[in-house]
Amino acid sequence: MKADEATLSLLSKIQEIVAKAHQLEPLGRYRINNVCGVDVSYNKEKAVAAAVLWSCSEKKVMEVARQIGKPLFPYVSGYLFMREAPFVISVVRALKENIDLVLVDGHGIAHPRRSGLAVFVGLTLDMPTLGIAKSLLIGRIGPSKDMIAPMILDGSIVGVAFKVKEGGKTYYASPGHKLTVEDSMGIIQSNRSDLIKALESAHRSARMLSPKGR
DNA sequence: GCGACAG
DNA sequence: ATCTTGTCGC
Repeated sequence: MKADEATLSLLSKIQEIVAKAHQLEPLGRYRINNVCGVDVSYNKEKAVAAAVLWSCSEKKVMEVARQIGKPLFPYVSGYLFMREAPFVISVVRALKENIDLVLVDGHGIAHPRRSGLAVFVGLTLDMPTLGIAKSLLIGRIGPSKDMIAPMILDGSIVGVAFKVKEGGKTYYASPGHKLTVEDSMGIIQSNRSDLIKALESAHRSARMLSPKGR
């Protein structure tokens, strides 16, 4: 499965439109409790999506939803949304509990056209979304303090690079929709471990249906 | 032209 | 993402 240049050119235009349509309005909420982590795993012919509702106050998984589907588009850097958005959007809608924030495995506005997977998902679901990736796609990292550093793109701060533990893995978070960079910063400062727990839980749930499992 | 390149 | 054992480093 491969994507031709004409298709990618069209998708780029869609992303440019999406980038102008999404809203990075303030979350307007000081405390978030129900965060939804979403992840997608793959094997030969199918994709397994999992959404986990994690309660920051109770420190535990409240609900899990899983769906299996067939990938209809290949992975192309910069166009991840075309491959995963359908699964992510569908599995989040399957949850019944109330969701304060959706955590997407990938970037938000820290993207070449400021239109990463989290932006597309947030706009479609009309819910606050924060993209959290495990590697940098574009931009640079500014000076860090307290395991938090600004992600800089074209001279402006588009997100936050952070670690949960000293010497641990670096995560890159950027807003997708209905949340500002400042909101992201605040949420990470107070709930970073919960965010990662929600995503790791979703990751494990998605892999549970893979051939090797876990 | 060369290197980079979310999952 | 996924295929995979031992191994380098803190």
